[in-house]
Amino acid sequence: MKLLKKIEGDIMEQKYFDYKEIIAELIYSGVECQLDKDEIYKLLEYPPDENLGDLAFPCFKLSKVFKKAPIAIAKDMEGKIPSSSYIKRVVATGPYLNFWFAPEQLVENVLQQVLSSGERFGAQNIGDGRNIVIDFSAPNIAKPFHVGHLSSTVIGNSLYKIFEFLGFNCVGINHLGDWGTQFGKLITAYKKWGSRETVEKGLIQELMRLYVKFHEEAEKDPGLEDEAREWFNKIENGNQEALELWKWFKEISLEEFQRVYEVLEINFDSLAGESFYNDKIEAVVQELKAKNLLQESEGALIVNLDQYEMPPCLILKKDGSSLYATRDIAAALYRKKTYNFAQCLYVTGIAQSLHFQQWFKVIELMGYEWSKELVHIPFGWVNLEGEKLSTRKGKVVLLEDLLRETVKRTLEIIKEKNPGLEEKEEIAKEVGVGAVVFGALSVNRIKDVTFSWSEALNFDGETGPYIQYTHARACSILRKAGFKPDSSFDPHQLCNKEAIRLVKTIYLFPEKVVTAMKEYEPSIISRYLIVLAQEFNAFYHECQVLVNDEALQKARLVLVYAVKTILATGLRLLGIKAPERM
RNA sequence: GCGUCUGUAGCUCAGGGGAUAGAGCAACGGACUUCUAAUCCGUAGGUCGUAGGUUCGAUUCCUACCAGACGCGCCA
Repeated sequence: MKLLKKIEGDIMEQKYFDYKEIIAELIYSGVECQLDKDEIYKLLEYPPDENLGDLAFPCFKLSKVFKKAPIAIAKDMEGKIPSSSYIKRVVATGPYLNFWFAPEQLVENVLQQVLSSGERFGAQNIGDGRNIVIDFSAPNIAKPFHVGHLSSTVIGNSLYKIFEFLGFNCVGINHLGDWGTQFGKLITAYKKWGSRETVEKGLIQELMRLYVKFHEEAEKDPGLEDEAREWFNKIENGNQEALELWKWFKEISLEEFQRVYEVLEINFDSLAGESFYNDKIEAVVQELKAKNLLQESEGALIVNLDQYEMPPCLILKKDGSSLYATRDIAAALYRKKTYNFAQCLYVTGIAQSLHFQQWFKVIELMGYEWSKELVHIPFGWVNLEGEKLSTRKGKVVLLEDLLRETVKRTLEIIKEKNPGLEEKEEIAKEVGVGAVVFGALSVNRIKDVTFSWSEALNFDGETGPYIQYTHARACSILRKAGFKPDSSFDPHQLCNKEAIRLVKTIYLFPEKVVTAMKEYEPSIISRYLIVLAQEFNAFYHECQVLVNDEALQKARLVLVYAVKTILATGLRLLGIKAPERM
């Protein structure tokens, strides 16, 4: 919470041109209303209809102060607002006091800022170099990388870029699921139904086959589960055969994951997975013991959380081996020590909410104030057209297959629509992959999604390719005009409806980036980009940019440049490429 | 049983105490000799799950209920 307060404070000092700030000042200085500037600032809202004005001050709250009807108050205030070069007019409409921005000022200020900041437009130093650890992706070794892993991977990657853009120093950690009973299961299955040759040949597909086979057989013979636990126990105790198999399976998986990360162009600062904390478990158990937090229960060691209305947090199984909460606690202690994070984010499925609540509480009970800096960033489930994904049953869509299909489809479209395009394969990759990533980031994290091939391969409407296409069109205009960013242009040339609307939307970008950070919600940016692209396309159809009128063309080019720049920045924050042609 | 999340147009989703609830897809009708038609314009489509409550005002907040998804000791 400390961090959030700090962030709030910084936002008030943002360097971006801020109409709310200006209007709050005008109201504050013109009307004696017992509200301070900050309170006025927070009441200001964007009207639902552009014909009503650009910013509105609702007067309901003042009716208690003045003991008058809000409509009368608005009317009263109308004449008391000092004039300003930024504001064209102030009109009371019902209980609202509506403000119109002076268009030339707006255009001039906003576009000059984009011209001078370029792709840094929207960037701020809110973080002041503080560290943010982001734990994301974290696929399980020996299981295929499927569409269910997409959310964590792309949400985490986008948050990384958003926080970085706002001045934080990010540490991306791929907390690989490279430890735990599933390795016992895999070794059991390997010993019974696999061989060195079949694994060498089939790689992850073979590991997956063995994993599925294990669960089929375990249905009939529950004794297999015990065998699997035994093997995992051997791994934890350093049995050589078990460790070698573990290492081998891990290498096979990592190679597979790396291929996907390369396609997505995602990098991590650390690959310290669960196994990395193996030698740090004992110290955690000792510390919990020393702090009197451990209890024995049914042979296992737990932290009782009854008084917090939560089930107990399991620390050690009755056979003495660790559980994922144990490893998460060890990892958090290590990360605090190593990175001294301002926040540590965990991007995982909503199903794990209770788990995080539990061990966050354990950290708090250990006396660490920074438990407040641990944040679970949950997201909803991915279903498979009516069915649930299940690695155990082999019911999955591999991410690699999905990406290959969308790239293939993109290439077909390019060949059909733009046969002369150079480097078709490279661009098809950027667009096809972008479609998948945008699809995953365009709705609220928390929603469950149903994966559907027809939707994944549809590139019309609110999609990644739509944004990229809009960007490519803007680039095309700038290229044809030989445009170079240059701050001399006449804002009066941009006073038509489509242009003004675009400038207002551009003006909102820095605010949207901050909201996306505060809510840990990349979809704020994807939704914004859709609106920006829609408005640009309307402008594109309505207003010819390359015209004989030099002043008009120059001004419109600046606007096109600004849109193009923000589309590119926004896509970058989502982890999506912005090709200049497609 | 207890708990969490979700419920808005046929479908997928925005919005989130305040002015007439918005997009996209699908459907239908238009716009390519013109800066890339992966585009644009138009038509149609809604008791914001139900019932109460708080409020000057609720689709938004609270409570209960209904529906779906998920979670609740040795998996992660």
